[in-house]
Amino acid sequence: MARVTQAHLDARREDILEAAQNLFLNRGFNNVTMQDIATEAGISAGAIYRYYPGKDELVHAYLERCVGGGPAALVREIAPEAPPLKRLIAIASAVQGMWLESSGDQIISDIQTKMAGIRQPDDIGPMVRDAREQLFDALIEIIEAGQRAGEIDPKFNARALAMSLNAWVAGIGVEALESGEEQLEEQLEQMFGVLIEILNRLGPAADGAA
Amino acid sequence: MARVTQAHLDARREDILEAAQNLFLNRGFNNVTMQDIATEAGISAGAIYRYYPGKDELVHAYLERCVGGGPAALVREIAPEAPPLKRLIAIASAVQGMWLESSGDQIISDIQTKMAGIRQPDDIGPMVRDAREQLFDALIEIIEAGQRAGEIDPKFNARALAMSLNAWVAGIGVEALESGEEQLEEQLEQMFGVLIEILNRLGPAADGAA
Amino acid sequence: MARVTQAHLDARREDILEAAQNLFLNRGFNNVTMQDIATEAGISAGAIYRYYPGKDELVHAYLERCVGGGPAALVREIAPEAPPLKRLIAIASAVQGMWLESSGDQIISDIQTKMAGIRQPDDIGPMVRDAREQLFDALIEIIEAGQRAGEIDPKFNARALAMSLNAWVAGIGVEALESGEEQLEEQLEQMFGVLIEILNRLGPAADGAA
Amino acid sequence: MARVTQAHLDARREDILEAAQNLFLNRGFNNVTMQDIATEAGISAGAIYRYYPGKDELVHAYLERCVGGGPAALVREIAPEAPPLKRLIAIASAVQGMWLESSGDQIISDIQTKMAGIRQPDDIGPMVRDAREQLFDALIEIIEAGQRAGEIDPKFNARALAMSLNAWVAGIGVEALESGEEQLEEQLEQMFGVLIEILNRLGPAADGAA
DNA sequence: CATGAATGAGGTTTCATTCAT
DNA sequence: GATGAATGAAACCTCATTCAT
Repeated sequence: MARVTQAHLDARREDILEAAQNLFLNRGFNNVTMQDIATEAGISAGAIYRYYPGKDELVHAYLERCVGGGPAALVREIAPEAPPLKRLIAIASAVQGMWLESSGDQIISDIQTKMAGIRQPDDIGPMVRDAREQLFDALIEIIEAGQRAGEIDPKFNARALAMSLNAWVAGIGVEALESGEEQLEEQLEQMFGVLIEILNRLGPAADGAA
Repeated sequence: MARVTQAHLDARREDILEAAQNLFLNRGFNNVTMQDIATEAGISAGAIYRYYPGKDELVHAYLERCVGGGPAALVREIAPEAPPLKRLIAIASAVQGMWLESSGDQIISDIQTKMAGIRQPDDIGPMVRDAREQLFDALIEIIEAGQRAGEIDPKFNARALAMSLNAWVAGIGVEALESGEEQLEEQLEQMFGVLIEILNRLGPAADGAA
Repeated sequence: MARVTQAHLDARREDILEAAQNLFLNRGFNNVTMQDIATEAGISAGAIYRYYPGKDELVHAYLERCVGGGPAALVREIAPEAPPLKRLIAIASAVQGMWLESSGDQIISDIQTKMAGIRQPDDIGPMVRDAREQLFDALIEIIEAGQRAGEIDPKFNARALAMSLNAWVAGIGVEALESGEEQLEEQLEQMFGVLIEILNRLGPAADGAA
Repeated sequence: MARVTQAHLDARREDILEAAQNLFLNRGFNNVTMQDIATEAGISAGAIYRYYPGKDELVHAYLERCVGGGPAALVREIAPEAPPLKRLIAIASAVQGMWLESSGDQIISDIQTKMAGIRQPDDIGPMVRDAREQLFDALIEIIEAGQRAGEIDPKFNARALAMSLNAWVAGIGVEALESGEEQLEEQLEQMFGVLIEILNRLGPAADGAA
């Protein structure tokens, strides 16, 4: 099987990572053996080691992929011309759509990544934190634009609001998963509904008038 | 019950669980050996098996404990006489305080419990879901009281709002942990600040006037 | 099997090392598996790890033992009151006797130790070299006494002579083994015979007269 | 012999063996992989199997080469016209020179060969023993000539003396290596110095006069 | 009852060898 | 003929669990 094109090799590497991904998503890193991954990828266990030096690196590659592509890019892409508040709402809807499409897989990979970044001396931590900062920056930009446009109360600390909204969205994902996959759509609908309703209440005069 | 009192046996059982808890919190279930737990509890590895049939059951007992005691009870206890919105705010503050006190341990156990309840054929799932339902019921009660009192816009679906707020709080916990334990207090402060600010905007007419 | 006396544990540790020794001697480190050792010692493979952290350490312990006890001590013990030349001859005979008694095992362990000390970044190297230095010192002492007593030509560099004699003895061991174990005795006899004959020719004036 | 000349094939076979040799010398048989050899030889791992049926055979070919060419030939070539004792001394010097030139590699290959011949059911044993016999014969011839010429005491068993001297030289090699490569030259110098000095004392009247 | 030494299944990884390209 | 990806049989090692003491 020699003299295979680089494309084929890349595809194989990708196959392995995808096989690992499928298993990691459903069983967690520790409950997946190299043999499991090999079987899922349709190769022998030893073959994996041509593509990844060891299990750690495979896990790392998986986490890297989860972080990579990154939500920051997504945030910037969604409705870039719409008014700030509309953009935030559009982003929330986009996240909801993605989660639904992947049947919750993305939610799990997201939380796995977060857990890997917590209390671990791994080098995954910095990567996660970096992606988070970029995401925050993108959100802060929108929020500040909203504040300048009078759509969002300037009394909000933009960064705190960005973090809190991000936390909220993440929390919604986990919460929705908890009720089981059959109800995923309905639960997301309800919780994102509340979130969007509340986004509409971020304006300045809201409680100031009371 | 032979020569040793039942109380002693119970205490031992408790010691073991506590030892396991300490280790599970910091290293995850899979990176803790029975020997680790035994050493931490100050007994021999074999002795654990007199109190728990196996590791799985020990993990199960740990998760049970995380769920048990339950947030539902907490919700009912906090400021039961205050007006509904004030109660919600008091609950949020109480959670913030607890998390701070345990240096984030409670956040981790919470997310561990949630993960255990997701996509696992374990019998932990129903237990988690049951605790959640109780929590939701407690929250819904407060929210509906708030709606009756005119503090919360009746257009909100009480259950959806309860779920969403719960998700938000959980999300804040994870988010705060992600930035490292040194910044835990500051991050919690900021994100709970936003949450509370927004709780104050749940009243009717807020955007209805627009 | 708990609460076993320390003596029993030590004995077990010793059993394992001895089992390893038997196998190492006949097949070399690399051709002996942990399972082989376990079987030879009459235990399970996993049990070895209670006594030695890993294979490397077991090899190390074996080499340490080969070096330890040390030939230096032997040299000092043999015929300490005899005149120097007689002592050297007695030492040679003692070595011959030991080798014969162990059917050549000691020769093999000796050469294995030497090889382990050569071109290896191991920490066994220094240990071997240290033992060698002690041996040399002991031999030099005897040689110099011989020179003072007029038994050995003072033109010999004592250290060079010690090293050379040591090399000779080692070489004789390997050479004798090469012809097969059946002829070990005869070969040793012949080569040590020559060595002793030559020891008798170390005196001064030997060729100075020519 | 299809499209590639036999000479080319032979050259390739030689390349592989040489690559193996380099690696075997420095790391031992067991710590060299077929891939290592292939890389060192500049070919692919699979290609080796066109030239050697397997690793065992490659090791065997290496050992064969170490034995072959053989010291016996060397002994016959060195100063064939000189008087016997001078020849022995010249041979010793030649060996010393060779060892120095190869930075000790030859010493290692020599001892590797010897070890392979000991306690191994391999077919390398006979080969080694055969080479030894030839070497002994060559040495015995010189020694006996020396005895006839009155240079060497006739009381020596020629064969025993040959074996013993051979053992001595081999021992010197290993001993010199043990002190590290930086001191190789100095150590060889010293030990061979003693050996030559002693060769000069093999004459008849040596201790008979005493 | 507790102990902790032993077991043995199972995990990760290596590497000689094969064979489709 | 060469290539080098794949195989698969071990090898080393870990750890939940058992059971003689």
